Amino acid sequence: MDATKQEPGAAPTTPTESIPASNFIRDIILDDLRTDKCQGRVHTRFPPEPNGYLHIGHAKSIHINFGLAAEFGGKCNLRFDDTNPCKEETEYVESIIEDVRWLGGDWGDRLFYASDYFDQLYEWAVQLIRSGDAYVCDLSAEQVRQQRGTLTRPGEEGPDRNRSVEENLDLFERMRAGEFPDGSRTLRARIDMASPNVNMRDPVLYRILHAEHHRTGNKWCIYPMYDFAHGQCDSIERITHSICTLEFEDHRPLYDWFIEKLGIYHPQQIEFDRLNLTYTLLSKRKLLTLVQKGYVGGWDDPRMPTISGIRRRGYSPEAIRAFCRNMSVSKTNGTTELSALEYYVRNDLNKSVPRVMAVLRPLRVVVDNYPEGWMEELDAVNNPEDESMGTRRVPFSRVLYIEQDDFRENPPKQYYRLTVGREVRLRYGFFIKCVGVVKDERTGEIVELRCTYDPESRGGNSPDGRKVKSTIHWVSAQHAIDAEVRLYDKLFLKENPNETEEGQDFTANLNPKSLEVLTGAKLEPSLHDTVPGNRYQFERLGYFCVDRESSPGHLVFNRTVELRDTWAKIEKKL
RNA sequence: UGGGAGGUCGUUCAACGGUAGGACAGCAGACUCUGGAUCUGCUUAUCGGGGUUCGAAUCCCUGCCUCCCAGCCA
Repeated sequence: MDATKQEPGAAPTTPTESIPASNFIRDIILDDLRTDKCQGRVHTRFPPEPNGYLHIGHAKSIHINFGLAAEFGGKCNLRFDDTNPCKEETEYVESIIEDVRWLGGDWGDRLFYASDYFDQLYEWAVQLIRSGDAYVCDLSAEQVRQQRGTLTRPGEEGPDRNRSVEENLDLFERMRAGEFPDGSRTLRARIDMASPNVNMRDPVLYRILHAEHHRTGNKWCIYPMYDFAHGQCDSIERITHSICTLEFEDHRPLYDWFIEKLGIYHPQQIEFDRLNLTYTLLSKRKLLTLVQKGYVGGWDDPRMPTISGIRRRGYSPEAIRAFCRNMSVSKTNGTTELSALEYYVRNDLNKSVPRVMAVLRPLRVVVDNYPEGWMEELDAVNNPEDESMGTRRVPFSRVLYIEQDDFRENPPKQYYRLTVGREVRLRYGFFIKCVGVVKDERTGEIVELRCTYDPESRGGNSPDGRKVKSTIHWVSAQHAIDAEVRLYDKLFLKENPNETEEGQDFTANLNPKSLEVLTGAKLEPSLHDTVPGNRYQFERLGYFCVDRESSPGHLVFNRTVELRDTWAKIEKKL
């Protein structure tokens, strides 16, 4: 599916991505440029691990890395940090490539993998052994943990720490040759077991893993740890600014130690705060759980905060970029309100997407004084925000559908939609007045409204200047097309989904009503040939997009986000 | 109780020794053929305590609070 494809009638989105927001990373780069620290170069990278799908939090990182490079005429690489063959898959590589591209990331021909550098990394490990800065350790994982000490107690030096260079070289070579089982030995850096920074207590550099790697196959049975790979990969790629999240702050001394011991190019690491959103989980592990346990339909379920999920939900890349740009970046650990994200989608879609009339929960209306068998076409504006999007014709006839919610038999005072005896406007149509209600004799349920229309009000205004209290949307029953509409709500009921009672996990906070499927929606006929990915505003309801499961015989729409609903607010207070 | 990083409106980001400002949210109003959009106005903040200074959110000291780190994960 190509989510960006729009039918000819739908205008392309026009991003107004103006002034880049100032932030501390940008300031650092500006400063480095001014002092000529990097010979005028700005070279960043986006380094995902292909062990899951990208989410909105990654969009922030993508925006920072690709955005800064673009702004300063630099480059940004896409590099997969694929140092753990047990968790990584090509499915994830492919989805990540698609998502970064969709968000506008341009890596040119610089698509790299940490695994591209395995030979070099191995050589560097040997170099550290030779200089006495690394050793093969025979301790088990459990023993290493014991010996590492705690946050408040220093670690102890292990028995293999002072092995000869020759023995280390021999052992490491045999590790590589596959002579030892998984977990039996590791290569460790020889730094300081008493360091207050736990990361410096002789961290593991290589572990034995007889596992097939998605790219290198069975070439290796030892794999570098992320910490031994990441900084050097950045160095190899001559990255000027290695931008990463806060939790790597106290790994920086380790990376610097490697760079210095190896005597190689030194990128500058800068840490920023990762994105947190209310009512949203942004942890790959937990998102995986939602997928694997079937709480959602998959990684691209429109309720998921994944890039593929929100794309399918109908978000535009422009909206996501605007969100990232305006939320800026800092080192403060906080949680952004979901409403901020929603604001930027509405803001973008309002200007870029055509309007259309759709009735989600139809209520039949018969216009008594409209001649039977008649039909006429009325002009409707495609987007009042953008005249260039033109107009279309919508058919009107004697039997219509309106929204059930747009009629009340016993309305509250502030309700000014249709009610018996009241006149309202049908958008781009006529004034109609409700003159009667038809109910199901058994259930008492309202099944039909009898109305009259004012032929003089064609197009939506009465020549006598008469005013109506409201305008409602409608479709002609005879011309309407059926559709399935999926209404999405927050996936979690709590602002912080991780806040649970004793003994429960985040799944206890799942919103049982996060998805409501409406099968009887009625759409205006102009939607007949729409295709997956197209976005619309259903007038007065919200933004919707055609789902990838939609077909010409069975249209399926996803609700991206509701319109701001002042009435809902009023009603809540009643 | 080791180390690292942070604390500015409800939320988020500015202010870089000189009038604490924007955005989101909220409230009130105007306008409107979407109770949409748009426009106006309003409310609300420098973690506490000491200093330095003509002047401190900003510099110093001190206390408090929050987050991250003890994977052969990244």
